[in-house]
Amino acid sequence: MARPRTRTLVYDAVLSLATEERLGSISMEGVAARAGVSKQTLYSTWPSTGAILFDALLDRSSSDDGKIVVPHSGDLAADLESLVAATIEELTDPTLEPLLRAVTADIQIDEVLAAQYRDRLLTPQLKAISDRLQRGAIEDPDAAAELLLGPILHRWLLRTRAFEPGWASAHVQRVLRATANCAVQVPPHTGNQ
Amino acid sequence: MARPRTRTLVYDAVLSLATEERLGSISMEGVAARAGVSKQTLYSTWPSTGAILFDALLDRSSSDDGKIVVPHSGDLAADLESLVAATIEELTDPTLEPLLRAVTADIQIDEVLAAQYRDRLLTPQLKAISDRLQRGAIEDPDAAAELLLGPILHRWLLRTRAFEPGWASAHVQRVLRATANCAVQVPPHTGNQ
Amino acid sequence: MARPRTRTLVYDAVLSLATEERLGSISMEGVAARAGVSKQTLYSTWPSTGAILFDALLDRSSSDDGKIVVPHSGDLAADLESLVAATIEELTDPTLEPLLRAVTADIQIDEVLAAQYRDRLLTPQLKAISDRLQRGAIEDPDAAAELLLGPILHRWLLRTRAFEPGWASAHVQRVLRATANCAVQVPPHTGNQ
Amino acid sequence: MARPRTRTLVYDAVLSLATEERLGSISMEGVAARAGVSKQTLYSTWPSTGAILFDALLDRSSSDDGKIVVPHSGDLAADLESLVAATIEELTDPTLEPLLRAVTADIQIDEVLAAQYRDRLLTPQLKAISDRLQRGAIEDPDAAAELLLGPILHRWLLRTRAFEPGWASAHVQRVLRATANCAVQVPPHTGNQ
DNA sequence: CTATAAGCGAGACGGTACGTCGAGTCTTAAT
DNA sequence: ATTAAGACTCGACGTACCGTCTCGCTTATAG
Repeated sequence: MARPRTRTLVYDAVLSLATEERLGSISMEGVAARAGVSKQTLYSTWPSTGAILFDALLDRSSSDDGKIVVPHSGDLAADLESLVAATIEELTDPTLEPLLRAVTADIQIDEVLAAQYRDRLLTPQLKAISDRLQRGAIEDPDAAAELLLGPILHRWLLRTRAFEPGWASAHVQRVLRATANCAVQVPPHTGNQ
Repeated sequence: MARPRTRTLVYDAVLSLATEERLGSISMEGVAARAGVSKQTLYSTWPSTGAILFDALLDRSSSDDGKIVVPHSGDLAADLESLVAATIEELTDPTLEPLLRAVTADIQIDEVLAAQYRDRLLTPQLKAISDRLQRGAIEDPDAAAELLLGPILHRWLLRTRAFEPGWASAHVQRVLRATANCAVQVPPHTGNQ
Repeated sequence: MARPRTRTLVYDAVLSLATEERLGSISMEGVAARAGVSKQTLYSTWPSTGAILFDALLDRSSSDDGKIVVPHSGDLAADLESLVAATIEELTDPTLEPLLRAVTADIQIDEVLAAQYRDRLLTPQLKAISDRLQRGAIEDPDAAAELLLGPILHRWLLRTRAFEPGWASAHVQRVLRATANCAVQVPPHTGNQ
Repeated sequence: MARPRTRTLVYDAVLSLATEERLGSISMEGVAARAGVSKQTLYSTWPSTGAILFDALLDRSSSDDGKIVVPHSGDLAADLESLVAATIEELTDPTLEPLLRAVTADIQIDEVLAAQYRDRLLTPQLKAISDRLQRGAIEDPDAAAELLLGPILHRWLLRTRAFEPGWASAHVQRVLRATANCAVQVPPHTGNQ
């Protein structure tokens, strides 16, 4: 509904606020003030701050630079490793982390937002990874994709542990071993190097 | 600080509200009213609704019935399967789910709460699983514990997919294959049935 | 800032409360509730109950009926007597007395309010009396005005004594004798009849 | 009820608070804290801060130094002038003024306190002045006493004007002229010098 | 050109909740 | 037996946002 010019102002406002402010404190009023836009204008397009954050995130990820693409060289393990690294990078990027956390918090509370988030960001992302795995002759690519992302998000969302250097590589090995034909694709497990 | 009698009233209040109300709408004022306790009493013990929820959760999980124990029969795979089943049960229990989601949302925003949650609930839980795995001759039990829980929470937190029947069993197989000595412990993977 | 409609609601509310309630118990919250107006609306226009009371008083006194005018017939003594009577009437009017006392109490505490009260109500009142006295050939009209009002407010504010019938007349005589050219204007004092 | 030791602590506390703090902010809690006494101890002796202030004032004025005595040399005008000067001194004493204002504010609201204040402080004071006047052959000494004090308190309570130097003397002249046998006691008024 | 309408800023408004302060009561423990 | 210490309920404080609303000011298309 809002004009492109207005949308840009709002996205910029909400992104800067998400970075500066304490995390729970993003408010419609604050966004309106920062964007130099009236509250009514906000409400005529978005029902909540969560919705604005989400749209801002979508806008960012549909622009060229904000995209995580699944690499496709010949080497499956190397591709997955670089994907994991890029994901971790994004999750811990000081600009993005607050945004992603805010949206994740909203998802717990707002089912509509959760559905949009799932359909427009998460499912495509899982699909892309799954496709890459299938082309790598992994037999159950969907499960493998979940095995790959699950532990990463477990650490990040529940804040149980930071990502140690070297972990990504070991993690990819484990995932491949879990779902590949054991004897052929990966050498038997000989301990955590 | 608060007297035991007061704590009980508050825990009951917050638990009942978490079940009845819309998720984001738990407020200090509401809890005080429901508990028949003054706001001042609440604030003198807890800084936020998140903290109350967390304590209520702890209180519940330290009572006999609320505990998830890692089973320890001889059969590792069976034990893990029943653990996974119990975890899923808990996460989707209509009484508990709103509570857990509310706390998870707060964790994204409140780092202090996140640290408490990690130290008093999550780390012990991971440790218990890890111990069971170690006794089952798994070589990297910590990583295996994460592989086990990660995908479960990925589905639950990001609401990507419901838990299909049969999934638990297949998931445990994959985790074991990922970290066990492949040839000996588990038969080679033969496809996603 | 507030719209005229809102102001009216607030003035009515505060006036009715001042009459009904115990005197110290007028609160912003109570006024808001009685006026059917939100607290924020009150605070956006008035900083305290004292300020509301004061504005309500001003509003009342600028309307036609609430005005004390200094009479100006030829007879100075008679004019002053009727002025004194009107003043006493006002101070002991069951509707006005609580209001005036509340404002006077606030004046002791709030210097800003005191300045407004002085400039917008008291000084004009003294000036009006002083003007009447000057036209009556009193040589020090300002001092005479103070001599006239001082004892009235001394009795009322410090609650030392009620106003006996007949006192007004004797009081006016004394004031005139104090400041008039003694021999000509007033007969020598011959005791308190 | 309270022990003398406690009373002293409380009086000191309330006097120091009345001087330091903003005027309306004296609270039972604050006094208790400052006096190092529990709230219960306060409540068992005084019903309000006003009552404490009042008792503290009484205590002070019954000690030797805090007393205003009406002087009694042969010269009535001189005696009254020095009395007026002493009164003004007291009312504007930076230590006393806040106390007196606080009590005066309370009097507007609390009738019980008003009665005590009247009977134990104001009436005796008026009586003492009236006595002095009577001995000076003033025919209506009560009225004269009110004429004397009224304008002083009018200025002070309503904050209409500061006390100019020279005013006390002129004021006393006017009061004497108002109530004395004009021809004998005072020269005719010849203008406001 | 104008008028008619839509988008918009500004901000008043009735609300709910915030987090804090103080009142006044009551219970517990120590002196 | 008096006191301190302080937990407790209650009510008000003053603030922040909520979501709705009305008011004018642009601006851009339709008469």
